[in-house]
Amino acid sequence: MPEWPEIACRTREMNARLVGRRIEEVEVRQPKCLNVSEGTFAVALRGQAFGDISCRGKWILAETTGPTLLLNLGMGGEILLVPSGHPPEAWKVRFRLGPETLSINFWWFGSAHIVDANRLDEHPTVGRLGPDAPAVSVDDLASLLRGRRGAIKPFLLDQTKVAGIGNAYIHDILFRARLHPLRPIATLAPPEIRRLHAAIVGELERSLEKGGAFYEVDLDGRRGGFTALDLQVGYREGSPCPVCGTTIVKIKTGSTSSYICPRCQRMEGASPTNAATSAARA
DNA sequence: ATAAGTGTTGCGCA
DNA sequence: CTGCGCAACACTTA
Repeated sequence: MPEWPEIACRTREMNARLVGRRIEEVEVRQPKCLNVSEGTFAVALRGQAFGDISCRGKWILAETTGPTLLLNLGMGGEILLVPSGHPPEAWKVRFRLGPETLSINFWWFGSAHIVDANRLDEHPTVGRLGPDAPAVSVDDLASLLRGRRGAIKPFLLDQTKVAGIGNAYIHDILFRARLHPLRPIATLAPPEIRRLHAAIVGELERSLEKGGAFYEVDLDGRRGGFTALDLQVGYREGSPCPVCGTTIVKIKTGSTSSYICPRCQRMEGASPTNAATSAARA
């Protein structure tokens, strides 16, 4: 689950090591992850050199002297820079850059697309991404939430609303904001939106500083430093809440699961802000 | 060992 | 249009 922190880390690493390097050979083992034919893909990139590399949400955007390469790792995978003589066994797309090879793998559903650099907005996914989560201000977040129906969790996971948050970081983001995942957006009071904003930025930046989540690896195959110990409720079913001691539970929230403290993240009732909101709504 | 569960995204449906 | 649930089918863990 590469989410914003991991993608931002990979982007930084790729920028430091790939810019200016020439793609000598393109190999594709899983053509369905492309948005063009295998031949078109290879011809477009072979002989080109990498330029600036950036990211939008969970997508990596690698400029080249030809088209821009768009990468999405789906539910997990690796982007490795390895000696060309010792390539990993598992890969979906790879680029030989002289003595080293950029070897890309993903479990499922990853993408390696190409698009004209000036036509990024026309890409069906990247062109529709919302603003990067860590760059959203409190006022931006309030605007994005205004008039929305539905619950807060599906909204935060919708990449066309806010880009970069996935189902791993969201547990602790909502816990730190003291919000239940199914809390209706329409009932959120300004202090709760401020808490949510601080939680989003704080959690994503904290992981970025540690090199991203431990279950993903950098270009050299080293794991990130953001570990299970950095999570307060995520994946801690049965453990006590670090704030109130209540047992953390795992609940179904639509098509995803959520780990929550049932006392700190109540739908309504407990906090004065929630009570005030409920009263105002009634 | 067989199977359930999993980080994402796109699509069909109401 | 918008929100929601499922399907895509690799790999780990029970």
